[in-house]
Amino acid sequence: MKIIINTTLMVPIYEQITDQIKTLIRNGELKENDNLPSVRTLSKELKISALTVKKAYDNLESEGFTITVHGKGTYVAATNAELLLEEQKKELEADLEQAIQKGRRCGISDEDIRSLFELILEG
Amino acid sequence: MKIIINTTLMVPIYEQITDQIKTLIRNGELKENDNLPSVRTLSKELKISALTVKKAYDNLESEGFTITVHGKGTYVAATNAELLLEEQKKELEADLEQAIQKGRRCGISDEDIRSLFELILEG
Amino acid sequence: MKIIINTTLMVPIYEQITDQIKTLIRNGELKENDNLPSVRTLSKELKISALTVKKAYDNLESEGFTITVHGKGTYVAATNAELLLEEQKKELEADLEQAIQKGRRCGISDEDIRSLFELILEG
Amino acid sequence: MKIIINTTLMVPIYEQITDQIKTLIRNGELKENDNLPSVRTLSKELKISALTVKKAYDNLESEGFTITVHGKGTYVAATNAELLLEEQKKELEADLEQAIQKGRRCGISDEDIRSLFELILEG
DNA sequence: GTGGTCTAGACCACT
DNA sequence: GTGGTCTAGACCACG
Repeated sequence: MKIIINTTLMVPIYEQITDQIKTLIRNGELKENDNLPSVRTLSKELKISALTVKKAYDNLESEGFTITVHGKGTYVAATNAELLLEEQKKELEADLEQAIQKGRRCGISDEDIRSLFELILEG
Repeated sequence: MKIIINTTLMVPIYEQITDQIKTLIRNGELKENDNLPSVRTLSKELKISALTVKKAYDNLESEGFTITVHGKGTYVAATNAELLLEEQKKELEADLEQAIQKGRRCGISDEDIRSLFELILEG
Repeated sequence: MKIIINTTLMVPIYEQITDQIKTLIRNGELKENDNLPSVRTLSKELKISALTVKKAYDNLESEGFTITVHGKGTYVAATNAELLLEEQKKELEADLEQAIQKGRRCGISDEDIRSLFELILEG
Repeated sequence: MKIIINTTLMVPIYEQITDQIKTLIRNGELKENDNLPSVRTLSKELKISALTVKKAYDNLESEGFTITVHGKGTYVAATNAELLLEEQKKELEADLEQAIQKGRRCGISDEDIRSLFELILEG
């Protein structure tokens, strides 16, 4: 399982982990009942604290994406790819909305915002 | 001077202040050597902590938009509206790019990202 | 605010905290918009790690009982005492069910279980 | 010997084993000097780790219910069924008391606690 | 081996 | 001052 951590981002490490695991699940690279790497294993692999990985796993479980069995490990729960996609889209929507509102607060015209957006998307 | 604070946003208050003052400067509503309201005045007006206003003013000064004279007040520095607009656009560009990249990391298609964007912009 | 920690119990400290705060909220001893003690303050008062208090507060927020404002503090959210009572009853139900099932596994008759229960309740 | 494991319960597997063996002893289905199945045999039969069975047997021995002879096996010790029943009742009593106290701490009335209890027992 | 809890302290962002 | 994140390491319970 490939997780990439970018410590320069202002995104918490545990969130980067949950985001990427959610995507792995949605893409079918992690399937129901698959065993996630143990907290310790992943923490060593990523060279981060075990607690940080645990927090990521805790969040995944509380959102229903995984099931943790004490003494055994963490497993991918039954999933609904559709539902997951919708959730991720909502996150994206929130991010985009925040950026747009900020641009407007700065007095940038919607037309300019759209131009920038298209520039980046096509770029 | 009209500043609007929205505490429900996930944008820090001090950033909302600097953004709006930058825009006032760019629009010419605040001109070179204009006197910004004092930290205490603005903090009372906005019903927020004076430290928050001070942080906003500090940032404005460190970015060269204002000049603070000890014991007198804070004044608008000589500015180049064109340059300022460009800078604000760059910030927006960074925000949009980050959102787009996150969406792509989640496996959302460019077409879907664009749809969401248009939905929000038109909405 | 009075929180009592019992480290001899096998109940996690953070759960003892969340349980007691929920009850304070339900009993009206903590009302909407009341400010909970800061993470550090409570941790010093209870002589436990700040992280443990934070975990308790995090859980309270994720269950909707409190609202946390960065840099300001943690506040009691609008509550529904009815709903909260129902939830606590469900917890009690789970505990009782577990005890009963264990008794049955040990071959103790329902009549004996009921006798014991009444003895304790009346006692 | 029939042991039933329920992994969905929140009761540790080793405790389910010890509980049931204690009951078998109390009911006379296991008598003094009877040979318990070997750790490996039982672990295969129940499809669980041998370490888990060993932990159950260790607990039984430390509580005086069995005697383990190195290289030979585990045998039922001399027992007093009456005494055993009393002990199991005491455990149940402790569990029920803890549940009741928790309910009371949450401000649930004794009447409500009793209703819940009866509901589960009859259920 | 696994996860669950807790500690003591660090650094950062926000008010 | 506040909360937010992360670390390095400890001890416990479960398998």
